[in-house]
Amino acid sequence: MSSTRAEPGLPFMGAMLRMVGHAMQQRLTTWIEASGYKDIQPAHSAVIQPLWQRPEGLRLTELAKVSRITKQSMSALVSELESAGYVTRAPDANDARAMRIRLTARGRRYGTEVRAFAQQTESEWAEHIGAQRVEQVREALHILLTKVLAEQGEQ
Amino acid sequence: MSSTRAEPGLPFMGAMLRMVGHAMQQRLTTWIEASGYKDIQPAHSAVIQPLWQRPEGLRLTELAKVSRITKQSMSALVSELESAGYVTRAPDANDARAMRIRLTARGRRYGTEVRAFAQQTESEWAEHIGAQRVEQVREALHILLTKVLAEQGEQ
DNA sequence: TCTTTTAGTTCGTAAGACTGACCAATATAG
DNA sequence: CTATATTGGTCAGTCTTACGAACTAAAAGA
Repeated sequence: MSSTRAEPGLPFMGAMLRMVGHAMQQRLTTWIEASGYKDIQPAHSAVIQPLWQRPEGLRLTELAKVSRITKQSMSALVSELESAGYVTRAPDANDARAMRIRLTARGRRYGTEVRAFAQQTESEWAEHIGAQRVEQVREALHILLTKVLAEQGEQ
Repeated sequence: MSSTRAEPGLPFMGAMLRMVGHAMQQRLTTWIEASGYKDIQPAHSAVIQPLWQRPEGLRLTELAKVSRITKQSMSALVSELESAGYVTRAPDANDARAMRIRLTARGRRYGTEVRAFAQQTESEWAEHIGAQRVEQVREALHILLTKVLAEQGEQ
């Protein structure tokens, strides 16, 4: 029966997840600056990515839910991207309270580039840990997000 | 040849890493409050964990390096924990510039509890994604941190 | 119709981390 | 053995990302 706890000295997953996430964010910051997107920040991915190939757009609350942040935070991110011309905020035809957020041409262009960067990063990782292991991690994270950590934040 | 890019719609690993890390942090915050550690915050793990079972202590710079934050940030964390009585800062006998950071009895007590919490969390995850996959993820993250993301932040 | 829920906004605040500038002690090169 | 470079830490200021409370307006339900 091997325990779930690894050899002593190996940090817990929680700690490693945070560190890798943090490192990734720095990497993204560097790339964004190098690419000349002066008005974009890593956090804006929480808006850009879910809108990818969704011409009909998403509501603010939907965006907040999939990106797992509060609607207040999402509202701020969207406002920034709106001023900078990456997304539009238009009233929803079916619900006068709601707003539909959509990518502009500029937003799609940025999306294309940042996704290429993300994909390239994953390929690099695959060189080190193997494509198979990348896939395992991806699946594991996805299950954790949808099944295990789903209830968290639901009210 | 299966591509490293998963089915369209599955978020990139970077995004998922950040979300899982974020969810973990919230979970930890909740636990810390429930456990009555009023003067502790999730970020303090970056100090407590590396000091675990190191009676000789570590230097501030070493701590900063293993936790991958700047020495300034680490200095602030240590100061907070010092005031609250979880660690001590003592001049290093071999180097008059350096400080050795050590856990106090209180720090060790907290360490024991938070590690138990972390371990329990991993066990929960193992129930959902399987102990084997937990191990795979742990290994993958460790390799990423030591091999792939190591150069980042060096200097 | 009255009440509750849902969608979003505004305002204020906190956590966590970074950069730049600096001092003091130790190594290293001539 | 001095002059210089490097290393260990601190101080001060700032930025990014996020949260909560309180509120308005529209929609749904009883």
